[in-house]
Amino acid sequence: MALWIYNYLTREREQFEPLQEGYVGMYACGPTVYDHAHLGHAKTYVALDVMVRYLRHLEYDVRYVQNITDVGHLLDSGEDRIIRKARLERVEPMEVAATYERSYFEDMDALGVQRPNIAPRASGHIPEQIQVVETLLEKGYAYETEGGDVYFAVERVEDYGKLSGRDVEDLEAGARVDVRDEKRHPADFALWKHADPEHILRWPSPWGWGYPGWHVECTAMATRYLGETFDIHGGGVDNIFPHNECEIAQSEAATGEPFARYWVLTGSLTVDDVKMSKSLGNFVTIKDALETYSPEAIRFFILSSHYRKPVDYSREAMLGAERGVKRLHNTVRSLRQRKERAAPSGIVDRSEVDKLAPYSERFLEAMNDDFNTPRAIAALFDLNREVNELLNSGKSLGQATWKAIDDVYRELGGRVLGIIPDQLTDEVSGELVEGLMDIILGIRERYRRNKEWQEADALRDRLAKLGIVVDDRPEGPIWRRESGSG
RNA sequence: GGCGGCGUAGCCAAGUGGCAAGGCAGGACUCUGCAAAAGUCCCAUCCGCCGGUUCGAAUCCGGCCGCCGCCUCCA
Repeated sequence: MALWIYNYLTREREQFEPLQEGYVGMYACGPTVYDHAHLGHAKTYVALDVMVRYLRHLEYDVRYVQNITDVGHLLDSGEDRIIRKARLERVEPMEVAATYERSYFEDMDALGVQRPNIAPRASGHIPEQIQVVETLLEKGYAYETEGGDVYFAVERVEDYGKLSGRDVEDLEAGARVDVRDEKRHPADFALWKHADPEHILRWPSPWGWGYPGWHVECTAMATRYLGETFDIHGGGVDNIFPHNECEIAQSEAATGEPFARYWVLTGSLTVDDVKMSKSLGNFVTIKDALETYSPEAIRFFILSSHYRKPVDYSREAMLGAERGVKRLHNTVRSLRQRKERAAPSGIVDRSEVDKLAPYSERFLEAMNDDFNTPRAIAALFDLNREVNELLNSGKSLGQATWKAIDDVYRELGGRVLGIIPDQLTDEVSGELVEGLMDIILGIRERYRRNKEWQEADALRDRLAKLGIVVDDRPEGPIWRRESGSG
């Protein structure tokens, strides 16, 4: 089974073959850290996270690089986003960047998004960026203006627009042209911007004091950590133009080599069918979402649609996700409890475990088909039904057999999709709670044996008020903590 | 205006030539003191609309309608 990836560069599904056997270099455009991340960011980074996780499942050694933009990302007004925020909050620009970078990683950690191997900051790679600009000037792909700005000359590149399917001539017609600047072509983009002394975020360069343009950082950092040509470049589609296009143009012009080989772009998150974005104000921060929904539900919601498609955020959809993921968790919880209570046998009952193999295969087939997580999740649910039947069948299997089944969940639902934690929340209650619950349920069992239903039910109701749900199973009562709104 | 994409049940969502996956919600039943969990069954003769190609189309072609993204703020 081979992995196939839809490559935006060729607009075709292609069999994935890394540059170097067994090794994958992957880059993703990270956030500009001037505010808290919202669910739109979550969609992109959860989707990319699952790709990385799956590549690792396939035993590729993945180096995942995701930049942190802390300088150079300009507003329409020409003002740097970070600096603007710093001015509004009366703090150092780097304080803004540090604050929101921390916030970003807190959110990603909470969502189970694995950290990139390297998360380089733009401000920490100014010399590398200057080097790229110098190379481009030397090779004649860029020009310096009298004001001390350096621009990339789009017309010098034959295939400019190849990723987004854009034509330089069309751009001229529709471009929002800034009349004041000294660009030779409206689509030319800044590599280096001059900055006056009152500009608080600036560095010396061969062209005087200034700061790098937004796009250069990705070229500088991607090539530095992954090489001139690397395997996969990911990001949100909304950055396909101009950002990704500019990255390709300047990178390939500077190195003379192809840049990223496979481009994977994620569809946007929408609210009422309109893209969630800072500028529209229709965003929900990840922190806010986590107040209401579990991290697994948020991941489930994102992964239940294919990464290239847009996803519409709604309370209804989120509740559906919450319930769906809970269904998987319920089975896993029962499975693990059964494992704990089973006879410690080291022999795996192959006939039982082999029955589940087709579901794993379907899961992997789906993932191999351009990371088709919705289909993978469907396979997981079919597996779930099979496992529930087994749990209900009353068959007494040895510990090793239950463990083998649990391992399937841990690998596919846990390690690959990140929607099944290694420890469910109520599995980490600690000895004290475990002990107290044993006592309480023991008392309740005595009431039940004596058919004192009112007493038994009252106890169950009081526990429910504390968020503890008790299920009376034929093999004895089990309990779980119910959190969130699901 | 240019480029790209989408429209599948009440909701979410796979499927891209052979008689519509999966989840949520809903209904019936089984188990059960009750509840919960779980299981079984039911829940789109139909895939925006209209034509065409084909033995056969949600899937291909043409037209139409509606919606969205990008076109230098955006993951």
